[in-house]
Amino acid sequence: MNAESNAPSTAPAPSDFIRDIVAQHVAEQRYAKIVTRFPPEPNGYLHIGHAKSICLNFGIARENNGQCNLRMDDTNPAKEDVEYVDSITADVRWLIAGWADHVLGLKPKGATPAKQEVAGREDYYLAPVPSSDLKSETSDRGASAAAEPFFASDYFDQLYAYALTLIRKGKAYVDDLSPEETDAYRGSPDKPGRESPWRNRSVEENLDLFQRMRAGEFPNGARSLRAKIDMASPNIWLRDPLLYRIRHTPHHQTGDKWCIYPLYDFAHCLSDYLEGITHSICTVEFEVHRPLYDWILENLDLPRALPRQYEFAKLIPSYMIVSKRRLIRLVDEKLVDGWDDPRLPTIAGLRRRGIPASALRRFVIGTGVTKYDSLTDIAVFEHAIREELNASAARRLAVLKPIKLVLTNLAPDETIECVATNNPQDPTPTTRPVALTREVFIESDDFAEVPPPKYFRLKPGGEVRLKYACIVKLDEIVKDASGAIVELRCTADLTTRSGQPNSDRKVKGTIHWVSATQSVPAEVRLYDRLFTVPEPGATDDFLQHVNPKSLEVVTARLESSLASATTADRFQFERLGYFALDEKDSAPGKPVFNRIITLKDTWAK
RNA sequence: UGCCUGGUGGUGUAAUGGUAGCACAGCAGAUUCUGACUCUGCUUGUCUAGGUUCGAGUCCUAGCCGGGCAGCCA
Repeated sequence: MNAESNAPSTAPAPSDFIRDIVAQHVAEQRYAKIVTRFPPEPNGYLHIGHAKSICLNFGIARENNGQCNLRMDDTNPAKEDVEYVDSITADVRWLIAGWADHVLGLKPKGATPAKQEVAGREDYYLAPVPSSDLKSETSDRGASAAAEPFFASDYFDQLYAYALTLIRKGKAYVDDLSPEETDAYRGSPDKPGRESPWRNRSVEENLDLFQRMRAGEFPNGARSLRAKIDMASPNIWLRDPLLYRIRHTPHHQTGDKWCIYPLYDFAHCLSDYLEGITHSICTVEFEVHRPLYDWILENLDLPRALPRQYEFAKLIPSYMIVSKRRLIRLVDEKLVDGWDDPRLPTIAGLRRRGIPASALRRFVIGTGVTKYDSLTDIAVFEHAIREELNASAARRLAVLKPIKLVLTNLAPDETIECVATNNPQDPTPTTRPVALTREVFIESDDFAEVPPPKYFRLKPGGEVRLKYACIVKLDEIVKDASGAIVELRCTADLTTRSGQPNSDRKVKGTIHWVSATQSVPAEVRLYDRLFTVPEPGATDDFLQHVNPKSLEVVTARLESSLASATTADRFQFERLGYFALDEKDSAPGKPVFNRIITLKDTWAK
């Protein structure tokens, strides 16, 4: 079933302060096309917070027939790796697949900015191409063969030329101050900084020095290129910010071509410009950088329309850690099974957990876009997952912690074929056969020798319905010498089967079961929240709050039809929760299921 | 105590000078061959103080309380 078709038709089109701005620009016809971008640095895995940014940027592009470029913000080779380029690209494609992949802007493989004439002036421009226009006949996955993400490193030549322009205009200078001295000269938020003694070098000397920086004449940190703005500015980022630093480090995309690298503030605004970005959307910590973003663009006399930056507040879900530094600790200290551990809020982890992309999208879009620092209740996410899966997941019978139940009035080799509904939420539900035999397994939680009040399940002398089968009555509890329960002996009332005269007979409890002989064993991983407190990131000792019971592994018994499950399937194990095959550890004949999420349980209060 | 920015039920979000709405969570009930889903009902909110106005969550003033910013990280 197509997940998109399950979206309630009543869902209003998202609206927020950024979309309002875009809508106004569209009404004014300010831009020929709305172009946004998602610009991660390839130095780690994407997480649920990035998912919000992805959905915002791709969503705006999609709603306005525009485009959203995937761009690696790769200006710091020391921290980056192609491993992350690949994982980020895969994660983005997974998240937007079928929803916004037609607005995904990629570039023809190896493309770099080309000179163009704009408004009678020479300019560089790398026209963004939507992935739908990049399809090659050799690839049925769209652009994958012919195209790749944009990279800030694609623009290093052009960025260098822009830096030269700034120097020629007397707007940038080469500084000989060491990193420590630069820091001391900067002052503090409430005290102005001091001007560097090298601030007023001649254009010729700056040009010479900057070219020699590029040529590799100086060691790391010996010199830097700085914008000449205002050391007394109340905004720290306007106190002659660094534009280039020397780093004799090979780069994952450009190899050893460069030994100077632009910093974020210089590279980002110009990368946006070069791609024709109209709305550059980032998180609020960059708010204080916006004047610098504008300063660089405005001081270069660029001929085309300039991008503008807009900021929104990050998504922080409760019971989760989204700080990259802390995620690294969880992975490095082996508290989890790698970056795609199903308990992690990484996109790779959520995907491996079995969470549909549509549910992730529904959640992050549903939380809205504001500038307010909030903590979003994880229950909202859980609700979105259940809502998607309730509509689409096939129901199956599975017993997580089996206890044997013997139907004494059935013959040992007798099989009664029962009819089970695949999904009662379907307008015209389909069915499948399940086999009822003399020996079955039921959930150990569904039996209590000494039942608590209002216990609807199996108890001594009591009756329950085996779902899709019949009502059974508990006659005898068989124990071994140590007192452990070996089996429960029951009588089946076959007249209560579906289609039989007494099928309408009501009993309070209905429980799930599988045949002992016609079922398959499987490893099932029961995941729970990774942290025990709502805001594990609030304090430094977040590792104290790791939930020791975040993973329980059981050997379950599954109805035999589950033997042919694929990793694309999502199931509801009735009365238990939603499950999917683990894409990494499952093997043919040796299935491993992950619990995506439990069913809502108002009884387990 | 510099600059930027924000404050609406428990949580998140809407209302763009005119009935404070929606979702999640919670509670109560109905229904149920999933203690699910569904349905019904309920509880709970405009940071404070002044001002403008017929009318203020919204505009103005002052205050209070958050968040962000001092990497040659992004």
